[in-house]
Amino acid sequence: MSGQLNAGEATGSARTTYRHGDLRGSLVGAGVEMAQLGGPDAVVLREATRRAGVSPNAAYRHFADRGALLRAVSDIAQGRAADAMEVEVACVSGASGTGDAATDARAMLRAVGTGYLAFARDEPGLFRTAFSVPDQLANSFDAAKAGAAGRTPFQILSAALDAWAAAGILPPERRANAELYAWSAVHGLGMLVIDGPLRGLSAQMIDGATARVLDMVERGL
Amino acid sequence: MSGQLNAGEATGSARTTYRHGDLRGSLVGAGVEMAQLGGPDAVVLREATRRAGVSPNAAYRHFADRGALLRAVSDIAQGRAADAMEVEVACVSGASGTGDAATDARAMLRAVGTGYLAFARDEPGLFRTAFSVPDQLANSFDAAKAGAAGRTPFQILSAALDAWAAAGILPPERRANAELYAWSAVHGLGMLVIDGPLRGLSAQMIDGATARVLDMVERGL
DNA sequence: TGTACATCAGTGAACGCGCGTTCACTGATGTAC
DNA sequence: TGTACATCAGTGAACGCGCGTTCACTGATGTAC
Repeated sequence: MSGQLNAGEATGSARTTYRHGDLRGSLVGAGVEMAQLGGPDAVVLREATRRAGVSPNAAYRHFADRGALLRAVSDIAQGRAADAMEVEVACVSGASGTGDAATDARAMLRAVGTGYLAFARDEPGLFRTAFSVPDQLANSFDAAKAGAAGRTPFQILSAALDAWAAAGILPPERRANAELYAWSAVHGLGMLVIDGPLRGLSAQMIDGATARVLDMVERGL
Repeated sequence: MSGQLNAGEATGSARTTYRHGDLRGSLVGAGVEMAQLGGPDAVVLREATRRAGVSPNAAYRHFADRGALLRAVSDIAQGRAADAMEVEVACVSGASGTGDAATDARAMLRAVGTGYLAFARDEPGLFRTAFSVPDQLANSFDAAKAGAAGRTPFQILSAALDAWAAAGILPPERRANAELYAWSAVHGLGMLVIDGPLRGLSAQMIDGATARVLDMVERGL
């Protein structure tokens, strides 16, 4: 246990051991903090080592380069997004439903979108780090991107759409890739609001826009 | 005329005159070229002066700081977006319509969205420079952001929605702020495709997704 | 028409900064015998 | 149980780079008289 004393330590305090314990974890943790404040560009390798109390080059024992660290941080950020979405989903499914599958399915999809946008607003830096870092759709199922409940954001959205299909409110021929269309709508609003021309919108305007975009998705899918 | 010989010159060739002629224009032009390749972060003030054949600090005669240059470049980028949208709009309105106002209005809105996404795909760097640089909705009407036809992207979208309202296919109570909802959908797809997890999507997948997102908007507005 | 002069667009040099990355190294760990 | 040793996570110093910005300046322009 003695060698693991500093495991998980992400604060700048001095180590007492030569080995760090969990440097990789500390670097990712520091990266997440930086991303929180400034988005993906703020994930600076040297600063991460500084916060971990380690020399700059020590990072290269754990990451091939800065990009590798950023990807790890992005995965964590996606997990946080998943957590935010699960919170909203739990709210509507906690009451074990209305008994009407269609109503429940609609509520769940709204919850997914609401959670996604809540995350964008509460954690704009992490939001951009999660979803503005180039990746591949095929990687959207990586366990590293999952939240505490074990699902990635994409999987949460997929499940909601499966519920739509099961409830018969999404015709089978429209089910394919429906994730992408619903995702586009909420993602666009999020980006415009946190990082684009809709920056200055008041909180209540954003609330209203969120509801209306979800209305549009609900009618249009 | 002799003093204006180098006006508009954006290539790196040496000036022969002491005065530049149109340094502001050259700096913005160089900024646009950089944005084209690397988005807003690639707009580097020093590099712009280098390309204009001028010392670094000369830029401060025309811009308060780097941010001011970036904003000017962003305005131009929005003008380019407007141009791309007008091209598509011209395609559908060129035939002077089908005679059915509703059909025409729908076609126009699709053209607006198609043009927006074509711009995202053809000029991803400019797209991000146009719409990922924090701004205010109120500035979306600035003439500096207009394309050759004199309309800004936001105004083009507004006009299409006005046509919907006039044709009676958009209930008055839904007209308010409808720009934001339609915009969100196409903007989200654009961002996901050029800069996010949908990066690797094939061209035909993107074509399909574009059409389906526009379907969704059309049904859902 | 000619000259003095204010204006201001550009120069040249420097500032402090922080980044990512590579080099040859050292010292703690845990395993094989 | 004790010791030699391979492993490899960290160190220390340095590299080359390019950025935004500020200083005191110089020299071309065009206007007022």
